[in-house]
Amino acid sequence: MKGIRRLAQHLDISIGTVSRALNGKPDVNEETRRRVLQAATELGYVPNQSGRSLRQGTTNIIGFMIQTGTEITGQGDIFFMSVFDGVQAVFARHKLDLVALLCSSQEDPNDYLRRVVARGFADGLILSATQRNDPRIEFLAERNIPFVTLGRSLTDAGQPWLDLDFEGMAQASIDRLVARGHRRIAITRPHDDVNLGYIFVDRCRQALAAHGLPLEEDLIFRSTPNEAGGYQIARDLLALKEPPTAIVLINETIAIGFYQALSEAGVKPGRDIAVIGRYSPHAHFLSPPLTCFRLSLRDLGIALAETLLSAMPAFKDHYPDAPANKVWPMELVEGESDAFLVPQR
Amino acid sequence: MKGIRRLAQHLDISIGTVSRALNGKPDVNEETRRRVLQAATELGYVPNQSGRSLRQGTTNIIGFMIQTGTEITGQGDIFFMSVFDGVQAVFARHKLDLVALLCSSQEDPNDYLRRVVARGFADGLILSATQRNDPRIEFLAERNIPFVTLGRSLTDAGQPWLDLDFEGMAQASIDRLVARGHRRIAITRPHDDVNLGYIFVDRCRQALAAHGLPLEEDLIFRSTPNEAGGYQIARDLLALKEPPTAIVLINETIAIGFYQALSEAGVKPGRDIAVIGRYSPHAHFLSPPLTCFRLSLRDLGIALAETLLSAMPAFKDHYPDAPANKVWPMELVEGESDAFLVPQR
DNA sequence: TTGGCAACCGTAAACGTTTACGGAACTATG
DNA sequence: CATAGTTCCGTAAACGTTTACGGTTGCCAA
Repeated sequence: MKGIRRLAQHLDISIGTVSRALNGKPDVNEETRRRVLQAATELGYVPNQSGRSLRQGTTNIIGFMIQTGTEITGQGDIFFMSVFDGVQAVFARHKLDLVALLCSSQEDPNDYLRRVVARGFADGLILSATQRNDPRIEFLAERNIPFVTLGRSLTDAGQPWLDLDFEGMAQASIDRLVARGHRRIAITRPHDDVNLGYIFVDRCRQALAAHGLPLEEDLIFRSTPNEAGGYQIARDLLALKEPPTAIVLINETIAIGFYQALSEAGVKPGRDIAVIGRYSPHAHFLSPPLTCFRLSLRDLGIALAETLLSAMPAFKDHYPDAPANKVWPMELVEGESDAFLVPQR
Repeated sequence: MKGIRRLAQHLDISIGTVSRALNGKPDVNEETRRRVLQAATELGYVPNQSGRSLRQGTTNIIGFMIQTGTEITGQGDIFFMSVFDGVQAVFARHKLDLVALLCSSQEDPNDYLRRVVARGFADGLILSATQRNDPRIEFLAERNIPFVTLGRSLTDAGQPWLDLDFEGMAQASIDRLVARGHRRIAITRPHDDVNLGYIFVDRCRQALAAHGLPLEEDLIFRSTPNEAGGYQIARDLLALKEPPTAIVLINETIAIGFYQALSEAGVKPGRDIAVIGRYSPHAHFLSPPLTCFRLSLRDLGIALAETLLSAMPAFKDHYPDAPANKVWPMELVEGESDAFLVPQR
């Protein structure tokens, strides 16, 4: 005898009553409820996931889809770990469990998602690495699966999304650098077609134009979002006939490789070139400290969770004013890497 | 009409036959099997996870338990992403899905594990952040849940485990440094009681003793396994009356902070002090390049998967000679950070 | 006493699969 | 032709829950 039956037999009571007692339903004497709860913890009873979700069509699981094999995602060391922690802080209140759905680098993300969804694995989904055009969005929207994406997409099905404020970063960086006399400003973008690259580049171009400056094509550097990518950017940059006097790095970890290649060439950030990047735990431990844009990843996770829940009928009442879409602000942390002032002629 | 019934009705066939056809069972005409398979892909049918696993008591899911909120584990995203990718390469062959079971930093890992297991969530488990004494191991062993741990433990229930070769790293590092004339050698260990700290320290002590050298207590530095921890270590080390001439860093990311604190004090690795550490993607982009111990995380993941499967009755035949326990070797990557030779007196 | 109501509980159906079992149609063998 | 064997398929039970429904008990008022 297993499961709820065992518990019922042990208490000499029907399984229906046991279930009602455990799930906080009415129609059960408070005294028996107490006995059931106690026996449950004593015997270590936990409702079987399959049975429960088969019956009520809900799993109490939220999936956070990420792709393994880091060459692709390029997020910094602890990016997801921090976001997860924030998400869970919210989910814990509703007895929801967060699992990371790991899409292998060998499998197409769309196929993977179809499989997971069709199997009825999760009640809701959080998507990361949102593509500029992302079929996953249409797919989920069609089937009415609650989800939220981390990152905007051109694919618009009215879905909720959160994204980092790359426009704000672009605008502030350009304004700051121009104010310090820079005229030739380089920027970087991811090597693949992830949407943030387009957003960032476009806004940089606008911001420059507002100052009457062009965004020169050979000053837009594509790279893999890792240390090696940053190294390569610096090498390419230094090889130009007329190198830029400033650069804005869009990814977190590329700063390490970028610094190293500069250092090998005797070029010092903050003295010979201005560098602005993204915060990650090592940003302060570069020399000179990196001027960078930071955000609280944990808070971002909290917001993701709240936005998702507000899109789920069962929970929306708890989060009446969670925004369906939000551009998450980043804060400028002043380092010394952008101290370089261009001498005015 | 949904699920398998819909498919059966569409083909004018019984659900039993459909199920048999899909699952590759005998007793089904090859022609009808073909029709079923085709209709399944056409209608996008995927068996419901709950129904299936309720019936056959198996989920085809393997859980990789990790703790979120990295202050504790110190392993970054890239670490797990790479390991995951290796694990999945193996699992894909058996139609097993890997999900990451995310234990919030707010919840006790043992409680979390009990919940997950009791719910019948996964067919097998991979545990990381193994503790020196780890109740999770007893728990899983008692219930006969197949699992493997990444990291040894004093808790021995005959469970399979894989671990990095910290003994080999300790031995090789000490021998190498002693051969270069070092007599005062510092080492680091994690701030918490994770088992690898004990293993590493013990072997360093042995290796030093073999050379007739003591391991001085004030040369063992505890730190959080991140950049800030490495920074603090360097500060403390430089503040000693008689600083060591060499150090072995046990964690990956602490090298960045360590380098920075040295640099601020005008001390250069490889010239003024010998440094040996662990490989991570930035190791080559430090200056000078870090001499470090490296391993293939993807291969480690593959081995983890194979060892786990060899502990599962349903799959053990495929992996007759997967080792139940293995100390995974690390390879020394020569940088320049340990080039410092102690002048002989 | 009778009726009604409230409080509590048991029964059984349902969720979507898999699979043991038996039966029908054919084929081969004697 | 009778029998046995093979191939294929349908039926129904089972997995562990939740929950609609109805039934029993006790109490109170009429």
